[in-house]
Amino acid sequence: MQRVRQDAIVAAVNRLLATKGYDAMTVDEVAAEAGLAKASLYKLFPSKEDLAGAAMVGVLDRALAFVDDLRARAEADAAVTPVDQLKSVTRWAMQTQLHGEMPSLPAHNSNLSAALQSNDAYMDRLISLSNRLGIWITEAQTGGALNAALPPELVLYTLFARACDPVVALLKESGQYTPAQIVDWVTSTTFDGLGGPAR
Amino acid sequence: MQRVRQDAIVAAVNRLLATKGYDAMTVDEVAAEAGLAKASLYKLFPSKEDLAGAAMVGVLDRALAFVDDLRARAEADAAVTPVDQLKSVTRWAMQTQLHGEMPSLPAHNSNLSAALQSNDAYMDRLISLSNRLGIWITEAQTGGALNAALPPELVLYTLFARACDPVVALLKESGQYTPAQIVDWVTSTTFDGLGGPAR
DNA sequence: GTCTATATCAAGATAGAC
DNA sequence: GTCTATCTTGATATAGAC
Repeated sequence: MQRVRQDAIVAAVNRLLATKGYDAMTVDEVAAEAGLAKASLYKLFPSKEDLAGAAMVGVLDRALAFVDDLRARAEADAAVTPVDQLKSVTRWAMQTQLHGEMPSLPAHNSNLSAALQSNDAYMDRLISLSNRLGIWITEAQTGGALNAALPPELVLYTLFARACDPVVALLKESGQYTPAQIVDWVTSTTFDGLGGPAR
Repeated sequence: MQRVRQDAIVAAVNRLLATKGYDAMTVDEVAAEAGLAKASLYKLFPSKEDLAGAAMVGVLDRALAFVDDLRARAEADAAVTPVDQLKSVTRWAMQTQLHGEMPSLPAHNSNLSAALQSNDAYMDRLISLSNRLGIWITEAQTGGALNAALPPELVLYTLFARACDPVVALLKESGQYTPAQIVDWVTSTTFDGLGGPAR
């Protein structure tokens, strides 16, 4: 019953985090967008950090669902390689960003970081996603599709970083390119570099 | 005479922007670090945005000096290619970041963006740097060292984005790698991708 | 020209009526 | 359970003495 209202709040937070970022987002805006008074909102989410955490749980759940779907497809089709799956996830993240649905948090905010790290729902999902991607990363490295000289950790960080790459937003704002082009190009630079494949 | 004091302020801002970011940096901190009262600081820099602008002018000047130095060396050595020079600039940016001297500004802050875009000193240097890198980019693309299918604009944005890539900070914080390794790896992923060169 | 002290304001959070 | 109205705080910016 209240679930509907919570979802409206989380959706508003997600959109505001994606467009304005955490610092520029105010709790007043969230309340206004979700259509309830700020005091009511604070009964459901005791702090701004909790709002951010809920939005991140939402996007991580969507990512995990996408990953699970990829795993199911791969079981049915042996031709799908781990690196293909990593590319699919990357493309999904960029499409999400282009749709204005990828919440992005500031790298430098110790209060927020601390709150997130003690948010079990968030940490569980972050670890789950990291583990599942980690399996594909090491498989791709042993198979030679990803550079085995790189620490798997670096590959994981890079994929997370590209999910909110400012380059995507800059290209979108320029208005000169289609979403499909942007996704293709940024995915290509992530896996093949600026030099391009097969030089 | 006052130049010394201004430099102390800009150095403090640069360090604070590199470590805490724009939003977490307070003018009180800047005044404390630079060793003067906040009111005195406001006589020299009328707003927080002006402080950020001055720090950005500083780092852009250092980048331009580095680029000019590269150009001089290339004239003396015909074996240096445009893509080598772009890699050198990228490595310089990452080293600067690892030393805690790369100021980073939030992508989403309309007040700050507006202030910077009407800051002539900042815009002049940004455009100069973009132009000089743009020359190397198109040369490298026609020479086949960079993927010619990518818009030059995308390559430029990517290089600027990598200069403050959060992956560098994450690897540094993990404490497991040397600065040289981090610079090598992140430069390699930028130009050759996660797949690595010559697959 | 520099500082102390203060104004001002935006935003996170809460009290208390209904 | 929801809202209006308010508290509180932290940070930008300024007034005015010396």
